Amino acid sequence: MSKQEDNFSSEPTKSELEILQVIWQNGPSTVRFVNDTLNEQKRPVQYTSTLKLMQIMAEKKMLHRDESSMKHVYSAAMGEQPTKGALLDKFVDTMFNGSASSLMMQLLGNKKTSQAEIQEIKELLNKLDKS
Amino acid sequence: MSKQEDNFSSEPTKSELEILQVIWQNGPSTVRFVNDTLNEQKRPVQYTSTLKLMQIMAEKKMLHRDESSMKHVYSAAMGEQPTKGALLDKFVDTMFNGSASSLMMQLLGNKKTSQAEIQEIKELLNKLDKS
DNA sequence: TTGTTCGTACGAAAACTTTCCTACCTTTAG
DNA sequence: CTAAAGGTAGGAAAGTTTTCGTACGAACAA
Repeated sequence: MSKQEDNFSSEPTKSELEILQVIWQNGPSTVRFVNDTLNEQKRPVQYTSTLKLMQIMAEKKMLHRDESSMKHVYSAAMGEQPTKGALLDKFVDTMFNGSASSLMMQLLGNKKTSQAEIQEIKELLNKLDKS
Repeated sequence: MSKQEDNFSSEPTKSELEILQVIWQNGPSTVRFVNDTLNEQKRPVQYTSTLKLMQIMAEKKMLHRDESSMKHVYSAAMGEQPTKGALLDKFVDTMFNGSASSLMMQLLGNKKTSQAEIQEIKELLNKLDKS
């Protein structure tokens, strides 16, 4: 008995996130550009699918839309850092009971985390020490 | 034209993950126990909803089911560490372009990550050094 | 002018996930 | 024996997210 008809930000879905990433990376973009990028970098998507999604995102205020030209230009209404931060938070909460160090353990025990990455992380922490 | 009828593991959904967590934490469990735990620790859920979901998960081979007793006992077919690891991997890939250190940065810049957590992480890294 | 290309709008369908209703069986208290 | 309590099974409904078909206007080349 209650749909999600909210006007303002809940959380981006998987596909919405894909679109946000493109716009975060490349700045304000047309649907055509976003769609092309998705097809190159991610997976085949129909133009009208991307269009529809971006229209929905505009309704939800996730994106701003500049309609002054015929080719509408969409820009991100949500900052990249805050959004990713919030998603990371939620991820840590649900998956690692809110413990950042648990996440780290998992990350470090991970084959895919290279030595170089680990080194970089150490340096990060050292810099933090000095400030 | 193609449903998700796979027999074997795709990825756990949100709700499936909740159930897995309960079983990982408490070992093989009945539906009743899982449902009670969810209601205590998470949110109100109807018994038959939990039942249905666990049946589906058994079909998908995410859970094993022991039907020897009338009260079926379900156990996890997926290990906790590997599963969380895989999910973390995917998360890092899609959100931070595969860079674990980017994720760290985000994590450290986060209000919710306490000093104590940061300290713990440093110790973790130190231990790694010695091995 | 005319047809082709490229754009938006919008509704409906499809896919996926979650919830609930109903039926029916077994166990147990009285 | 009988009623109540507690199980499973399954299908249908509801909620969400994603995809697609169709219509139609604007730009542009021939």
